[in-house]
Amino acid sequence: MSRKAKVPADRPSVLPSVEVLAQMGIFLGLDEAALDEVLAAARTAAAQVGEAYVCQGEPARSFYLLISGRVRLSQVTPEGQQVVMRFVSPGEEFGIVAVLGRLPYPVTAEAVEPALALAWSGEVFNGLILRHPQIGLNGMAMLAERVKEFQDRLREAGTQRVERRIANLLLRLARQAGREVDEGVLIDLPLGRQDLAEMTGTTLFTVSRTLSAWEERGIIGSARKHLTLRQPHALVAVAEDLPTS
Amino acid sequence: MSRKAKVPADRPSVLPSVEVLAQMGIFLGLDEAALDEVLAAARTAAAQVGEAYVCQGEPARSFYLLISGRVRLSQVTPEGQQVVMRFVSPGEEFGIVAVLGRLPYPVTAEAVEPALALAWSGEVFNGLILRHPQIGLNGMAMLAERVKEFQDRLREAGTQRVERRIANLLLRLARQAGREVDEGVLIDLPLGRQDLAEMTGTTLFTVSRTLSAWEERGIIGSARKHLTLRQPHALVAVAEDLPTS
DNA sequence: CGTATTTTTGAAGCGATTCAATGGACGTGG
DNA sequence: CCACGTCCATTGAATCGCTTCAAAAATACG
Repeated sequence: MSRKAKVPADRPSVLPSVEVLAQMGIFLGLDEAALDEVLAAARTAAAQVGEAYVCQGEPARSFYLLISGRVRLSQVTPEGQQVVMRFVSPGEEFGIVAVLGRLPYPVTAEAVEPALALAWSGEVFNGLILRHPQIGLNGMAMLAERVKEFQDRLREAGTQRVERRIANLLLRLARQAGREVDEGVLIDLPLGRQDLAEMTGTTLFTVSRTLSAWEERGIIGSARKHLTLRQPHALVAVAEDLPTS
Repeated sequence: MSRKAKVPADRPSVLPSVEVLAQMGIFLGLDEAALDEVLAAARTAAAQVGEAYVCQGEPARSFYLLISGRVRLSQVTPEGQQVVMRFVSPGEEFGIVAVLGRLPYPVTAEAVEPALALAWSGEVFNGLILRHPQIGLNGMAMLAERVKEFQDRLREAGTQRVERRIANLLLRLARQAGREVDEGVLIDLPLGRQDLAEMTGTTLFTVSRTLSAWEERGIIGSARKHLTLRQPHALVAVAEDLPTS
């Protein structure tokens, strides 16, 4: 944690250290020798804003672990509608599909902030798992977590009204990418109305109306492409459908 | 495959053989010694219709692999609404949460047909994965597949009208539990209108109206708690929003 | 300062829900 | 075997939440 003092925060070193790698959920519990092997097998991949790591429909070749920046995973429907699946934060992986054969990527992964990732080819990562079973165990845990999250979102999508879904989304995003500032919790993502709509399965019009109403009540602060939760508890009240005090 | 000749089809043997185990997705590629070890560590668990293997909210102790029968996984919302997540068919697992510490089960797993499952405690299964990395690899593959399925459903829920969602659901169920009969493809699950509603995030009224319309057009056959797809291609047309011929 | 992008607001229309009431299937006991 | 009760499915009518489309306002950027 104190090691990186010399490295400018906004320009990450090209090759992350073993120490950094050891923090990542998927490599927890590995000894130094194993981490060295993992790191040696990796290549780094940088991406500018708007650049895509992987594109929906392409054969899945590589598995990625995000080191810094932010990546947005989205799908386009056959009809051309876009759906945002999730945002990837540092320490999280994407492109897991690569480990299970030559399937196409189901999503497009696009950097929304300058990003740096480690990448392994599917075959190589396969070998790493077989040689270091702990990785497989960690991977299952991460994926199980992800399944649970999607289950929750699916339940929300089926049972809750738009307003509650948006409230839940904001709370989830705050948990994932929230930063404390003096007015409240800033969601540290470039986040447009359209993005929120595509994550809750509604239209940007409805999102706009809802956020406007909340801003009027002082629950959130809204700048272009950035949101601040001023009264998270009020948002929780909406999310849980409690009577508005 | 030919080994079980002496066992009545409707009363599965109490301890499944190694041959059966070797077919299950999560144990693919294991040698006989490993399978023996896996089997020795397992206990069997039978359940009557309506009986629950695990209950939502209970601490996750065991991991299950269904051998025969059918199990329904559902969640209840804090408000008491029920949501059906999926049906488990023989060869599929559930309760994966047990491998990642003492979290509560996120779902309730209830037998809808007399069921038999193998069960391992979380710790034991953990050990099996560490000793046989292939299990971890297979597990990641299964979970990645599941994530993909939930992603697809989430996309559907957000972008498609009810009619299309129901069509997609029926096609998915047919793929998972379909049985060819002379009138078409029978979905071999005890499936009420309420179940369909809870899987598509709509009401049983809307489901009923939709199915009635389809039955009138000869697309499906509908008996109490059981459905037959008579013209699967017509359902595909609905699911893909093609002009009705 | 002008243009492009994002956000807001208004009004009309529709799809789906809600509630109530009826209709039909199944199993059980007389 | 028929009559009954229960559970499940259907149907109709009223209502509402959200979408849709149009247009204006606000904000960023060159």
